[in-house]
Amino acid sequence: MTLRSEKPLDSTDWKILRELQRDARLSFNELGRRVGLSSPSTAERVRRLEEAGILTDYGARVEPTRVGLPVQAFIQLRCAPGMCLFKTGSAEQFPEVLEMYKLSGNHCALLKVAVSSLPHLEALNERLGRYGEQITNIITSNVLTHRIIDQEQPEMDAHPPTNQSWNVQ
Amino acid sequence: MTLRSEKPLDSTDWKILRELQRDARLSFNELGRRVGLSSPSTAERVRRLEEAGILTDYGARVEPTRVGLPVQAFIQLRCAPGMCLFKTGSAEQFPEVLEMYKLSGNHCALLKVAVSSLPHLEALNERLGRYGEQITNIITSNVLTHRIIDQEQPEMDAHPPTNQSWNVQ
DNA sequence: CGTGAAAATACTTCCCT
DNA sequence: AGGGAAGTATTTTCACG
Repeated sequence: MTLRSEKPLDSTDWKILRELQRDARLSFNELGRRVGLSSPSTAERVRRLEEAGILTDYGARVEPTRVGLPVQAFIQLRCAPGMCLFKTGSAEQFPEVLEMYKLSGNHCALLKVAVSSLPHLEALNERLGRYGEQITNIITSNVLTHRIIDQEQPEMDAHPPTNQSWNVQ
Repeated sequence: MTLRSEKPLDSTDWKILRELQRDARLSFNELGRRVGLSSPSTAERVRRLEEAGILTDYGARVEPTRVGLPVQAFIQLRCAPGMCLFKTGSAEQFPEVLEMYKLSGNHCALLKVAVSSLPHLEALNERLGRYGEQITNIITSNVLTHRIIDQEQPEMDAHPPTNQSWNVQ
């Protein structure tokens, strides 16, 4: 949170991030073995990554389908004037909403939701109706969820200086 | 994966799921203390939840902004005929893609991506261009990410049974 | 920053209820 | 299914390079 040294991550840090993204419950012992460090050093690295706000949290993932929420969908919301979901009702009133983003463009919000049935989805749509127009798309398959963030960026180098500030790499 | 007993979860199971979704690195000792169970019993419960496919994995979360990926966006893809991203190039060729879903409706895919800059996003758009038309929306704020799945469903009652076969459980 | 060693915790297995 | 106790492993602290 505070201003930090912002040291660039070395390859050991990246190994740690990789392993912990794949299995957050690894012991420091085992993690240290995998990255080539003793367990105290490993614990210290992890502590610093947390303090730097790079490792933000550790979460077990629950399969919605197995707990009675077999239908997942994205709902795009274009908020009605003066009734934006961000300002009026907070999304916490809707337990079906797992994620909520504010987006550029025509729609002010994108919601990811999990519900027990299509009727339940329809009911949710109706409850959301007062916040504005919606476009709902059901997820028909999760091709890729939670890809690991791995290594620093694909070359941001190669920026031939141009006079267009938005000009790409 | 196999056919299961499918016992409904009791309130202790839900407490465990809640705590582990919030902190996947909790020790069985501490977890047991929080849910009112000894550590062997707790470990056994967790093992069963994993075996039932309810707890699918444990992942550390990395803040993209802190590792040089300050721009996140959703890209809707309408695949060109015969060039669907699911069939031809697998999404793994694009390290920027963190999540990928197949959706009902006009667009065949929704991608969540993280990139180093707007030029980088533009470059990605161009590389994806051959797979079909795109609509890109930048995430301007993460209002809610990874809401915890908590308790069985919000009342699925109030659904008068109908004779429509698509009416889900 | 890293390590090794010792003390404090935590985990696992086994048996009993 | 859950609890207790014993043996093993892991975490944490600390002195030192």
